[in-house]
Amino acid sequence: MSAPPATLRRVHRTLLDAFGPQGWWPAETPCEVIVGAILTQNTAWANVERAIVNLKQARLLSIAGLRRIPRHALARFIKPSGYFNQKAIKLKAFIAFLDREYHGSLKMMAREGTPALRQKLLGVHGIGPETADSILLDAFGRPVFVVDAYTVRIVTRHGFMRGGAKYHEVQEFFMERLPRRAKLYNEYHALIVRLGKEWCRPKPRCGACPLNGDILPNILRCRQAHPEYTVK
DNA sequence: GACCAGGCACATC
DNA sequence: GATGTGCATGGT
Repeated sequence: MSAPPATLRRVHRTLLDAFGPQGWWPAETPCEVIVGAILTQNTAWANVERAIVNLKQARLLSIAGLRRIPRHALARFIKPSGYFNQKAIKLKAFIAFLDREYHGSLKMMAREGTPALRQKLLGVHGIGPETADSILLDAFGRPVFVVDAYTVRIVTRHGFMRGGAKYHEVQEFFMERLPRRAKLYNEYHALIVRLGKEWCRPKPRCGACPLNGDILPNILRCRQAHPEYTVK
């Protein structure tokens, strides 16, 4: 694979200069991170926020709250985040897992080693690689690089990796070239998502689209060409 | 009205 | 192992 470590550091620096620190994960507790990670699957974050607000107002945004609320009722509260029936099942599956493996305690879960915890999370219905890694990184501070659809687009469209690269290959690509620091991985992933949100949306995309061609000069050129796409 | 969004499980070949 | 499909709301 092309792209030496310095290139990935340069991309990070450019994104940080362009967008500033992103302050992820937008949550107050590990429980809220986990709920958000499940609710945001293939869903715009703005819709997830509505669902989170609903849960908070009903005092359900806690392990105990999610445990006591029946699944059908839970689905109603998270409706704005889409796929609400599926996601209600997923949240319940996580609680059942937590109860089964860690006596319902996130603190006990936090004592588990990263590789073992990752394997266990992947065994939970509704938790795939990205959700598991988001939980590891953002709820438990583990140095695990989170890969999402934007990340794959960036590394393949810039020729860092071949098309069709798998999740773990993209993850290794970053982790082998960057220091194993949770803070860095957190900021890097958030910046990639920010870039994705702010990328030229109409198709065909213009040549300055920062997900096409060379990311570094194109970020600023795209913002100049399309100020209307700047995300608040 | 079409397309997209911070995926995942499941069926089928 | 690769590919296709269902899941569902809300913004553009």
